[in-house]
Amino acid sequence: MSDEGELRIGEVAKLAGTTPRTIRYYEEIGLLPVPGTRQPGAHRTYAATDVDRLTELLRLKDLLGLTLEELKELVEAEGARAELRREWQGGVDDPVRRRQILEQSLTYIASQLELVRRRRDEIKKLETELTKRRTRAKSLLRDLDSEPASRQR
Amino acid sequence: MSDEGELRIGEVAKLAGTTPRTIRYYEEIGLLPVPGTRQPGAHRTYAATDVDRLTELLRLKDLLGLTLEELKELVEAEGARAELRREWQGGVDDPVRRRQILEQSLTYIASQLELVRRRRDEIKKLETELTKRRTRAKSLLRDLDSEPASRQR
DNA sequence: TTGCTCCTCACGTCACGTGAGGTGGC
DNA sequence: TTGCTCCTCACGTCACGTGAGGTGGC
Repeated sequence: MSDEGELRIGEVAKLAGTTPRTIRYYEEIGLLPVPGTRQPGAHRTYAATDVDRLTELLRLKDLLGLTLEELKELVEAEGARAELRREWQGGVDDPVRRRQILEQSLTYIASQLELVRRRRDEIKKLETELTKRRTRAKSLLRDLDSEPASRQR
Repeated sequence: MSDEGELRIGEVAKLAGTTPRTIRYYEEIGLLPVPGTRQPGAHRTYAATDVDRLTELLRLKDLLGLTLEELKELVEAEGARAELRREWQGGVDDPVRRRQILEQSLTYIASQLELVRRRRDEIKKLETELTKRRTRAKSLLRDLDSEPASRQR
């Protein structure tokens, strides 16, 4: 479903920081759309937007620790959105329709934001704990410096 | 290597938020120590400290997205540290030794902190992008409200 | 024509999940 | 004794990795 077939699978993979095998696998399980119509055995071709999409998917999966099944659900909620965007960019006159599209977007963004913030909080908690441990260790080291021969427990 | 055998594998798993199978697997690949000496076929027994350790491992793996091999490396660097801690709590008189222990700890903590902060930055970047998108969508919605019949592109 | 990347099976691997059949402690 | 959890194989699964053998475009 690429707009223009400019890129090959290896280039897409490199740009998105993954491998051709992963792209084929994602296509196989329906996470990525089948690129255009092609003869069996012929090369897959992609557009720049496909790279963006894949990059985004990998990022969400990696940072949020989602399974491909969860990622698929998230993306299906967005599937509508992607189509709406195209519609949007085609120029939508009806304000009711415009409002629908925007509200869909907001819902999608909100669900992602919730996942991201949950992760952010967990990470921050871990960071805080580590810095505390570091502070403690450093303080003990300073004690050793200032009272080189004494002991305290 | 548990101090006291108070807990069984199922209890440990539940407390750490995982499954017995995972604990056995971690033991199998050498990520967790073999708990005490036991007859083949006998139950594994664990202490409360084992729960803490496992919880910590799962947290690092999950939040940082480490493979078990990477986790093992991180932990081996800490393996020394765990032993040092016991030594420490046993009461170390030699200030040179105390310094060694503390510096080991600091190195270990520093390496973890670096990983955590890298993740934190990626998450924050993602969060920022999402909030920006949300702001844009909200602003477009407001435009629809204030100018219900007009169009701007 | 020579490389290079691509293609499709298909088996391998990592990190477990999930029964199958049996034993052990409140 | 009855449940419950435990045990050890061992095969299944998810998300790819990795050749094996062959075809296609600069």
